[in-house]
Amino acid sequence: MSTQVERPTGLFSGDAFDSSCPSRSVLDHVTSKWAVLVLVVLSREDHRFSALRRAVDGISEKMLAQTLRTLEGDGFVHREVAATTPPQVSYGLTELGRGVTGHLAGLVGWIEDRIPEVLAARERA
Amino acid sequence: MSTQVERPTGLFSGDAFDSSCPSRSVLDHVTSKWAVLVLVVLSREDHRFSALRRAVDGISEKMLAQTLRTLEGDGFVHREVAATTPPQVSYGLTELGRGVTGHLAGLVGWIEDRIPEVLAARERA
DNA sequence: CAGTATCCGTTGCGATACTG
DNA sequence: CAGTATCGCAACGGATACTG
Repeated sequence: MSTQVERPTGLFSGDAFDSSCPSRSVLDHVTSKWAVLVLVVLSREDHRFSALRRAVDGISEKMLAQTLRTLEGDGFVHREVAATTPPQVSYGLTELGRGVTGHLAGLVGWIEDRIPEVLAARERA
Repeated sequence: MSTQVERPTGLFSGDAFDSSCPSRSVLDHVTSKWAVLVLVVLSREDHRFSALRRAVDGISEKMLAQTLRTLEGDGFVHREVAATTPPQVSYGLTELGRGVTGHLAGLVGWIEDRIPEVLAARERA
């Protein structure tokens, strides 16, 4: 029992958050470059593929498709196909998806608020 | 004025969050593979370089150094050198860093809680 | 201890083209 | 519209070696 904890409580080394833990992969999926933006956009309302592509500035079709499949695989995004011609596919958040996205939206909002301070820090650096 | 909003309120396309906006780069830095983990570890207590390396399972020296420099550049992490021999360098969060990390920790905690549900979704997929 | 530098395989990701 | 397939470069990131 050292007073200085060299070995943390157990989340990041040798326990729940070590590199082999599934939490890591979920975290990676959810915080990936595009997933954050896609999730936050979807939290506002369901979107069709093309609308999503336009809403997330700069994303390619390939990355959008890939991101959506990953998110769907983890149960965050729900895909719904309407049997019309031409077929309309719409994406939305699942209950689980709304959960993560709540945290993500908080993060994104915070960053927007504090951008000036970060920019100021960059000046100094 | 369409009832279906094709053009979102303005955060993700043509406004604050478009691809050229600095918010994007801050978001990318903060949500990068290792930054999330480093920040959450630092939120518990200050760490020396080696302790940090041990606490974040799987990180290489290179990526730890690189992550710390980026985070320091954005004003989230504070580096302190003690003039001893051998020199001891310790890293901690700045006020700004504690702000983002609050959101990050919430996200990480949520994921840990809900891992079973995500795993179940993966089974089905 | 606290890093930096170099090498180099792996992956991310955009561009382009094609399908139902 | 809603994707999939293939290519190819650039960045990511690990291993190793070297420095103050």
